[in-house]
Amino acid sequence: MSESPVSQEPPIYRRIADGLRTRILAGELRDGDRLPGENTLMAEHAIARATARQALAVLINEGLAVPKRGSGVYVRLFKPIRRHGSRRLSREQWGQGRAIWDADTRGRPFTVDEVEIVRQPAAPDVAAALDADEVWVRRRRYLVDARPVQLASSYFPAEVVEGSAITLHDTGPGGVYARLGDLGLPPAHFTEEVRARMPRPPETDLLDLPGGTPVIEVSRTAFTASGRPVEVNRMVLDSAAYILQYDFDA
Amino acid sequence: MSESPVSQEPPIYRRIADGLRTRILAGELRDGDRLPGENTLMAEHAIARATARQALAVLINEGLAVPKRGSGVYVRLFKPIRRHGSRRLSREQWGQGRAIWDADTRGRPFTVDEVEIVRQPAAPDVAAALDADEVWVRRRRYLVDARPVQLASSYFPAEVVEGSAITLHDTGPGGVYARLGDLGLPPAHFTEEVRARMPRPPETDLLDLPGGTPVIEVSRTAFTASGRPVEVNRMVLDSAAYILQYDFDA
DNA sequence: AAGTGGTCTAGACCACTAG
DNA sequence: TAGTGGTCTAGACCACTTT
Repeated sequence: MSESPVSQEPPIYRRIADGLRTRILAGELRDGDRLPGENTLMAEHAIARATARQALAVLINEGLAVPKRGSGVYVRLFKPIRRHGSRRLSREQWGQGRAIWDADTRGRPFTVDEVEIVRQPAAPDVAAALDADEVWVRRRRYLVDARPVQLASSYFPAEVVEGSAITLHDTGPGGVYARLGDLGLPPAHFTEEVRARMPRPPETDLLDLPGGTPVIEVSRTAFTASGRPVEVNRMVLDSAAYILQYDFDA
Repeated sequence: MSESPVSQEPPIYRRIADGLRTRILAGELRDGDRLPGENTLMAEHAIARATARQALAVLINEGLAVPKRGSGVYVRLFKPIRRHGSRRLSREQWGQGRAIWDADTRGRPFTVDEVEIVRQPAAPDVAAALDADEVWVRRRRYLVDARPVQLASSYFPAEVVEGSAITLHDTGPGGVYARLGDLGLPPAHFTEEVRARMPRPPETDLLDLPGGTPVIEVSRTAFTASGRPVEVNRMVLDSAAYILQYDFDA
């Protein structure tokens, strides 16, 4: 080619990506619509395959498009669940035998799998947070509409919960928080730490995340009224599936 | 080459990325350390340039590495600010003439730039949230240690704040919330919506984000004691710079 | 001047999906 | 079977950083 590069404008792949992004954000291309593929872009812009791929990669990494092998690249959907940070953990929820999760999905079908319950030595940070060397861990994965949306690991001081239903698959009405209440240690205060980052391989697989999808990491510690930590819950959420809501007063 | 592909194992670029990731997460390669570059990987693994690039791109998109042109690819740093969702907005903060931001940075130097204050028609979602057609908007960018970490746009019902210091660059002691108090509309309740996504071009530039860095979107609405919405604040945070903390009771 | 990452070309073979 | 995206090779020129 040897076209004068002018070099002050963005590279070809960026200009192509910009054009497609504009059409997506303007609503001209909608959820689930098919984008022009590699071959189309090569022909339309007279570019090499790698350059066309690079343009599509921009949109994929922005989470605006999803590639489907053998089929095409498609505009991506975003239909989040609203997760209420405070309301969902009110005493009324678990005090009346309802699972916390019900507060989020409001009727939408959800399932839990990959349940694993083990007793093990606590990792340093968990040990520090719970002031315990041994912990019971409850690991699970949540799916809504058959789609995985969250990984969660709950840690409990082993000596405290040993022998309770917290170490069983079926924790009974109200779940683990109701059981902590039975033990005389009802959670009264929570603190949640929230951060976002890109997923790493095990998470990408377990949550079935396409490129360009960050995860939200929520680490929650539950305290009794006297300030004793009784649970640490580490969650990894598909960011495309969630909006977190927090309410508080001045 | 024509090596038997075996095809059941991951592609070359993935294996290389996996190896480097393991070394990073194990602490063998530390914050700021230089990774083997394209040329090194080409030589070590006898691969083409594009394949080496692809391997490094994996780590960059995971936010574990940052490329510096002309120099190399480096392991990435993560030194977040802890942002207290509730404490920072307590009445004591702005009631005593302190800027809210002080609650976050705790002495670390911060600056504000790109300040823009305009009156304009409200976008549909803001109009709905504030029940107002015209709004005053305060846009700004926050920098900590000379690094941009947050973009923020605050919206106020125009008729309410017209003529107050909220429409000026210097809002006076206690900031805009104290001024709302002066107007007889002190914020009493807040609701924050949090989500994460990959940044789009204007944000990438303004926050100077390297690849693989999601943003956290926080949309906060402030209400008076009587439930009247008086402010909508939309923030975009560099996810590598922040941990959000929320405290609440059962 | 040498080395680095950024962009791009022109091919190739593969696995997968769809009509 | 034809078309799609996924992986890979073997080159090239550029702008930038470092020495």
